[in-house]
Amino acid sequence: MTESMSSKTRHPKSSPDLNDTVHAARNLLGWKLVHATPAGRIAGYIVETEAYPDQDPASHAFRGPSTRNAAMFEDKGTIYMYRIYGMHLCFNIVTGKPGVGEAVLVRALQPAEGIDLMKRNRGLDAEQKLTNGPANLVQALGMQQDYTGTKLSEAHVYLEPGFVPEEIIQTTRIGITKAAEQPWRFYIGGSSYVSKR
DNA sequence: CCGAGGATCATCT
DNA sequence: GATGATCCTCGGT
Repeated sequence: MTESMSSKTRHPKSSPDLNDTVHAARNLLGWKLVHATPAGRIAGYIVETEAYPDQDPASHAFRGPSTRNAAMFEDKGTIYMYRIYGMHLCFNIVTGKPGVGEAVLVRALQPAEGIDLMKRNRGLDAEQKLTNGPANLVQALGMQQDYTGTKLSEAHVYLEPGFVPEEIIQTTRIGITKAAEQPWRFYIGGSSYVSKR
């Protein structure tokens, strides 16, 4: 509670700039990701992201369009979700120009609304662990893989203005082997909801 | 606190 | 046939 309240500045715009992928990853911090479900709104402030820009060897789009990554080549604001390790889903927001193939991976949220629903979806009670990783947040919000290819809002998933972070940390990305030296991970300094330090 | 190992399967080579 | 934008548990320190 105190973590978001300590940053009182509201986002000036009604939607974030998604034109430049690396900048978008930074810009998305503090925005509220909302899933409007029949049971109610489930939402969290974005506290950690990673950019997967054009020509990035670590990007799913690096070797061109395929069945799996087709959504990455759609308009910015398109949802791209994929299954990893045969069991987890991750959520991306497509960025940049159509046909290029870029996206931002949302890695962690600070729970904001529908926390009881998150706990039910996760089968957990510890608020710290509800949304502290890319697959955990998908499960907490109850997002489905077939949201892939739809635009934000069409899948009842959308962004709302949140707060402007006081401190943004930029580091290398997590869990990848290719282009591991690129500093394309961003997270909010001091947040206790980040996946890893 | 930390590292190792396993779960589990669609996608790509 | 191998891999992977992960997560959880377990054992050691």
